[in-house]
Amino acid sequence: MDLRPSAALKLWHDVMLAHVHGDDTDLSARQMVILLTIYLEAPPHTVRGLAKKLDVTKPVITRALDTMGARDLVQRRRDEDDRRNVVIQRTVKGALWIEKLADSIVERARNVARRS
Amino acid sequence: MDLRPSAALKLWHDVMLAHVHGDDTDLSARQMVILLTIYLEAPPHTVRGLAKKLDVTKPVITRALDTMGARDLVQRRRDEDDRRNVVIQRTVKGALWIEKLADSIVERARNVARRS
DNA sequence: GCCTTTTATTTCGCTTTCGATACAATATCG
DNA sequence: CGATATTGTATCGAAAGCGAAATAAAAGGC
Repeated sequence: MDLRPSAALKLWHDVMLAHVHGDDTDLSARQMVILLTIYLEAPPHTVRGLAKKLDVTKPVITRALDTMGARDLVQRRRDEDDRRNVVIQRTVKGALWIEKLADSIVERARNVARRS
Repeated sequence: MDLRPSAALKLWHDVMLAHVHGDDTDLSARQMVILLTIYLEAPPHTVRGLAKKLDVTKPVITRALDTMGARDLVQRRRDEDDRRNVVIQRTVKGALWIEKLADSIVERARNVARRS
């Protein structure tokens, strides 16, 4: 992908602005990264695994799952093989949210000068 | 710009992850949009103007300026022509922050499949 | 010179998040 | 079984952000 710095900033600005406008309540940077990780990388996802991958403490993950779980963007499930683990799963609503974000980025990228 | 949805999401994830890792304290979505607006669009910028452009209340702008001002990312100045106005100005540190963000996006965009 | 309008900030009570630590539940090792 | 390790959550006080309304300062209308 070829992207000049000024185009990158405009893209970032436009998508962020749409994000702030759009959602009922917008997700924090951490929450967004967690959600994206869950939807982009292969399962299974655990609290510990996410904490390590994002280099944050476990309570941060727990809190984010509380918030996003309340909004039905992710789902918790006990791992029956090792009941200490909690497996984080996708939801229909979460998939839609992600899809909407992707569309938003793609659409705004189209309005950005190419190579130029 | 040509960008598939999956590439867009990966780009977003990677940049956000770097953002969360990198900064001492990361900026909220609103703060980031405000900062980008100040640095992308032509001055002068006022509290009222930013509030209208981003469709938020004025206290939101004031608070964001407090926070970012404390981190020396933006600067306030009284408008001497109309002393009710506050003009928001760029700082060296803010410019560096923006530049770093741009580089981060550009670099990660390079690692994303093109057109595919 | 008042009265009204406009601009930015302050204040209020509330909610959310933070890091750090403590804790409860489960698994593992001997 | 009993000690230890691991996993996720709960709790704590502190900090930050929110919307709504009140306030202070400055400008403009008449």
